[in-house]
Amino acid sequence: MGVGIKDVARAAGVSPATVSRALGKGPVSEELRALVEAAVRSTGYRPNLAARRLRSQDSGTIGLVVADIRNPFFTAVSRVVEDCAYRAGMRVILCNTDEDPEREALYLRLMQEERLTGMIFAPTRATLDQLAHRALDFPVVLIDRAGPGGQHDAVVLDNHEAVGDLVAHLVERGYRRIGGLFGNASTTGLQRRDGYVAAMQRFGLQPDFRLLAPSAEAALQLLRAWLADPQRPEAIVASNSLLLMGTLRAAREAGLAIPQDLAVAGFDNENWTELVEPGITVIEQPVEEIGRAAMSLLFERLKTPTLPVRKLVLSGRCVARGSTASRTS
Amino acid sequence: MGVGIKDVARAAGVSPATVSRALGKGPVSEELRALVEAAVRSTGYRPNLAARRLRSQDSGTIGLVVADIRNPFFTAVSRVVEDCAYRAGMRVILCNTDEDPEREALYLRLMQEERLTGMIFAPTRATLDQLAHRALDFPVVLIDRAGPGGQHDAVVLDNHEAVGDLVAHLVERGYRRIGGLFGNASTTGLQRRDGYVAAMQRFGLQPDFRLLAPSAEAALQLLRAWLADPQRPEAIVASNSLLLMGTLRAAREAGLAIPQDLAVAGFDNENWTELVEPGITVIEQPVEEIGRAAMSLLFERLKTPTLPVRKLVLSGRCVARGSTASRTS
DNA sequence: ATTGGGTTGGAAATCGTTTCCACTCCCCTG
DNA sequence: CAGGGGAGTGGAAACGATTTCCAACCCAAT
Repeated sequence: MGVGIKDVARAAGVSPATVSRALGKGPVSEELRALVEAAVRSTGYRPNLAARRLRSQDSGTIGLVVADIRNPFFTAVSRVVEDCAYRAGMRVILCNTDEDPEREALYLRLMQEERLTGMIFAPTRATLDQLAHRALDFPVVLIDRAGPGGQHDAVVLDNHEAVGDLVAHLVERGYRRIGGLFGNASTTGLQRRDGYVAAMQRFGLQPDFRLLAPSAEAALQLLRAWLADPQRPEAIVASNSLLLMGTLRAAREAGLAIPQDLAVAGFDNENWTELVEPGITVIEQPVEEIGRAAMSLLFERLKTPTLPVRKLVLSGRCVARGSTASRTS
Repeated sequence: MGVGIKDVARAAGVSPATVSRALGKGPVSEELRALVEAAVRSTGYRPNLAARRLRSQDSGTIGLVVADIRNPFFTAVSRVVEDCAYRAGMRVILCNTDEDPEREALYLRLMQEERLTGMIFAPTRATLDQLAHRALDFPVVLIDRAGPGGQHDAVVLDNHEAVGDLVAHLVERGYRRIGGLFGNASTTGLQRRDGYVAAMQRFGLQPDFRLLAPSAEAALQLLRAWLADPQRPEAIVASNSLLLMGTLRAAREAGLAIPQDLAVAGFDNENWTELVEPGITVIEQPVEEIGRAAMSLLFERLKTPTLPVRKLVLSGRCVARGSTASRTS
């Protein structure tokens, strides 16, 4: 029922091999190429990608495995990755792991079966640690999360610097008791925690932070107690947008005015951080550049597999808004 | 280099056919099945999906083609779709069309080459109109956008009712000059416009709306002029979240207090609509149900291709917040 | 006129599975 | 006891393209 390359060949009066070459980049005379193209149009032929992949041993597919596509950071990255991929004539398969190592393992197996051309991956800590032992037969580029060293190319934010900027910004504006909220599932949360501690110590201040599950609900719960404390922080730094939302809810619930009663700063320059009154001070990640860079690293490694491992560390941009206005009291 | 089914067969001392049956659901004795499984583990065999798809004539892949994954409505739907798909052992390919009919045509071709099992599609008006003429060889379920009649299953919001609820809500609270902002790229925008006009007339009020490109920037531009008009609306209904954001920016820019100077209501109950002060009144779409229903329709049609065309119309839920508080003056 | 290099087109092998078909057992029934 | 039927197994074809190999051809140079 399906029209195959043989039907096109018959219609054009040539051999299947010639059709293949005419459609691909093989050497074919100009007139034959035209003939074939006409035959393709008249028959309505569409190549069968499964067959092509099987024979050519190239899936032309890249895997994108992230925690949750609903996290705006990953949403934005995925968009860039897909654009790059389609422009290069490749397809993308997306997987959501929900920070669950078991699902990561499952999808890693699946990706092997797909015979991926390459993969872009934001792993949990657990999987990151054992990624070295696992033999994948395609190149992997890590995004957002990567340990020191490591065997794979990676594109990450300079978390140490970024959180340092945030702390410095707050100190400059007169805040001293600065609390931290960090996600415990990824290396990113831990790196930001480390950067926070280092920055606080640099300023001679006492670090005071909590590690917790990266969800707005968890942040809300935790802050209910924390903000009730008479020694509550004057400012909160939240390590991702979910924790940031939880923080705002908690502040509102406790009747605390921002920034008079509680200053707030976070990560990811989403639209709403500007729409809220007052606007929220955040570190903006260069999401588009992260996506593009990841694809570039991947393509370069595909072209030259022997390249040394590269780790790209990009800087965030501190967007100052009303939530961290100078302390008046 | 790659370990194939023949290697497993040799290791287990059986024929490739038996291995295939042992891994699939063919009839195999229990002992042989165990033998094969041991051989699979010892050889580290992973089936080649390309070969499997070619032979079995089933790609096990569903295509998800939407305007832009960064639109939170589509983000949420995609997450549900992927979960359903993976649970059913299928893969998902995602495409962003940016509301561009040419890209839609391109991806439709691509999807044909993939020999998709099925597709979930949010088309532009242009493509929707000519979708009937185009012969796809896989079932399609439309989401978010669908015309009257139509040849494909669909899951849509009851736009007429939803926008009617919004208008009624505003009228109840004393607003009379209610303006509308509707996207011009999709049938959804037009349906909401129609519902708006009908509702206004039902209340004996004069409709006053604008059709525009669905972007925050476009809304901001347009509202700059509109809000400067002495006859400016007392309330604005925005047909999607981008237009809603543009509206809020414009109101702030013009120094209009919400809701005293301008009431605002929109679509899609995103997190930030609650975080903003005052909260924004919106229609919440049952995104998860939409995704699940789309997949159900698709699976049922795959099982029974002769089913009559079904169109599921789901109701939204009006979430009232401060942006439409009762008019006092 | 013959040789040789460079194109061009066709036949056939190949990719890794699944599936069809034939065959063997073995049990059950008439 | 013979024959029918079902389950389990192996061999080989088939899926639809790409790619390799080789024959045929053209043209120029010896």
